[in-house]
Order: sequence, then structure tokens, then C-alpha cells
Amino acid sequence: MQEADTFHETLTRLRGKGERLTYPRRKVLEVLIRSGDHLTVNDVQRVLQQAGEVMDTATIYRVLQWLKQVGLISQTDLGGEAIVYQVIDDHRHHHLVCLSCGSISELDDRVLDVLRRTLRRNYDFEPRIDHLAIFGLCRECRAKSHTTARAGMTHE
Amino acid sequence: MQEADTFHETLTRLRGKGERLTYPRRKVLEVLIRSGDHLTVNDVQRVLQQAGEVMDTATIYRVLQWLKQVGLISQTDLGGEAIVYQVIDDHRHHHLVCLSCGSISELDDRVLDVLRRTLRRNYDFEPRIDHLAIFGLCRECRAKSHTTARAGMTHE
DNA sequence: CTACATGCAAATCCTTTGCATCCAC
DNA sequence: GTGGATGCAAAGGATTTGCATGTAG
Repeated sequence: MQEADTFHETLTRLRGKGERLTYPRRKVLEVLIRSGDHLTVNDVQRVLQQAGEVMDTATIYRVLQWLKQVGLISQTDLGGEAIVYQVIDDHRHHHLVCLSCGSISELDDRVLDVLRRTLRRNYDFEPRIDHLAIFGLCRECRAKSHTTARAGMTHE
Repeated sequence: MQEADTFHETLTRLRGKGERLTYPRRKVLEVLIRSGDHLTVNDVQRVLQQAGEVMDTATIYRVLQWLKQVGLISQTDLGGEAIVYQVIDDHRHHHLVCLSCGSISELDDRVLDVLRRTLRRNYDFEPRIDHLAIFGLCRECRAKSHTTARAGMTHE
């Protein structure tokens, strides 16, 4: 696996940039890379705890802000409890969130390329769509809604 | 103007559906329709106050939840202080939010039609993109960033 | 009349901040 | 050694909830 490589390369690159590599920073980054998934501050804290690491919430927030600033992670509001963070990797993807059942599925990034081009060309806007959440009805709930007319449209 | 008509038609339709039309519900809906803009809970409360109406925050939240449930308004997180609400009208539009200066410009809804079709066809997902916020760099900040290398990438 | 909405206050929960201490460089 | 990061505690701000009361249907 190249996971470890990615991690160390990243650390080296950051050091080169003159960034301070503290213990919390390395740990949080490691958690995010290993998971590869979108995590809330709480998730990160829980994972660390399970590994025997106790880390203050405020520290995690600050580390995440830093990671975002140096461009390693993206921040998104999936409409859930809290904001989620995830590493910006090559396999960039987005999410389809079902308004009815809450299920979340992945959306390939390339689907957005058309939109990006339009925004650049027609709006003079340089989009940074690192992590998008699109709400709607998933296949199953879509089927249900045909019969049940209108059901739980509550969520988000 | 058909504003008033829209308002009364809506009330009639809701009554027909068996929804309870209380004073707060009518007032909040009126504010949103008259504004036509995206408002936070605080905005709604302020507008009401300026009209001499005192309304509890909790009530406004509950009314907004209800309005969302009956499909009259949409809810979006523009990355600001709080969530914004707005009536779902025919002139549906979205927002381009600049990560650097925070400026917000409009995006015509039709730009998203291609994406909608793709989602329906390839993902079996029925999107409800009522109000989308896309982050990135506006024309001006885009120009600046060419010279200044990297500036305030902080926001959201 | 009765179910449901409102008002009030208190609670929750996510996120930020002040400040003394600590540590990476 | 020193500026910046951390830990702790406390504040801040948006949103929710419990409960008694009011009111639309």
C-alpha cells in the first residue's frame, strides 16, 4: 500500500514549506488519511481515543483548520449533525444524500466537469468544488414516493 | 403585482391540505415571499420586529421547519453564520460564493440541468437541487490570486 | 372540545477563544 | 530561546426541547 508513503511524503513536503509538525497534527492527518472517508471532529476524536490518544476538541478543530489552509483536506456540510472533513485525494468524489432515508452514495468527480467549464466560461468564476453534497431521492425512496405520494421530506 | 395573489393562493391551498394556518405561520411566510431573498432565522425575526411583530425564535424555527415540510421553502447553508431559507419560486437560482472576499453572485438554475439529467440517468437519483451554493474564486479575486500566489483561502 | 401550535426558558450541541504552559525549530 | 501550538475551561451562537397555555378547526 502506498498509504504510508503518502503520509510521509506529505510530512516532508509540509516541513519544506516551513510548517510546524506537531504531534497532534501528525496524528489527525494520519487518521484522515487512513480513513479516507469524511469524518466529523467527533469522529476524529473517537478514532484517536480508540487508539489510546486523548486529544482536546479545540486542538482538533485548530488542526483541521490548519490542514484545510495548507490544502490537504476539504470541509463540507452534508446537512448532518456537524461538518465533515476529508483528505483531498486523487479519487475525488462527492455525495448524493437521500432526503428521505438519509442514505449517502458516492458521485464521481468527473460528472462535475461540465459544470466547472460552464462556470469558468460563462461566469468568470473559478470553482473549488472539492466536496459537494447533492440532496434528492435515492432509487429506493424514489420508488416508494410514487406509491406513498409524499412521505418524510423532513431531513435537511 | 401578483405577490399578494401568490400569498393568498398559497394559504388557500394549505388550508385545503388540512394544514393549520396560524398567525405566526402566515406572518413568516409573508416575510419570505415579500423578500424573495434568502433569509436567516434572525433576518426573519428582525423584519418582523421592524413591523412591530414580536415573535419567539423557537416559533420561527418551528414555522420554518413546517414551511420546508410542506414544500414552500428551501433551506441552504451558504457557509455563513446561519442557515438561510427562501421561497421556492419560478425564478429559481443558486449562488456562487467567493472563498476569498465572500461576495455572492447568482447562478441561473438552467446551468444545472445537464447535471440533473446525468444524475437521473446514471445514478438513478432524483435530485432536488433547490438552492445550491458553489464555492470558488470570483473574477476579481481570481485575478488577484495570480499575483499574490495564495491569499485568504480560509473561509469555509 | 381537542389536537396541535405557541411562548418562555432552559438545555444541547457545535465551534471558537483567552490564557498559561509547552514544544518544534 | 522564542514564536507558535496545545490543553483547559469557559464563552458564544445556532438550534432544539419540555411544558404550561392558547387557539384553529
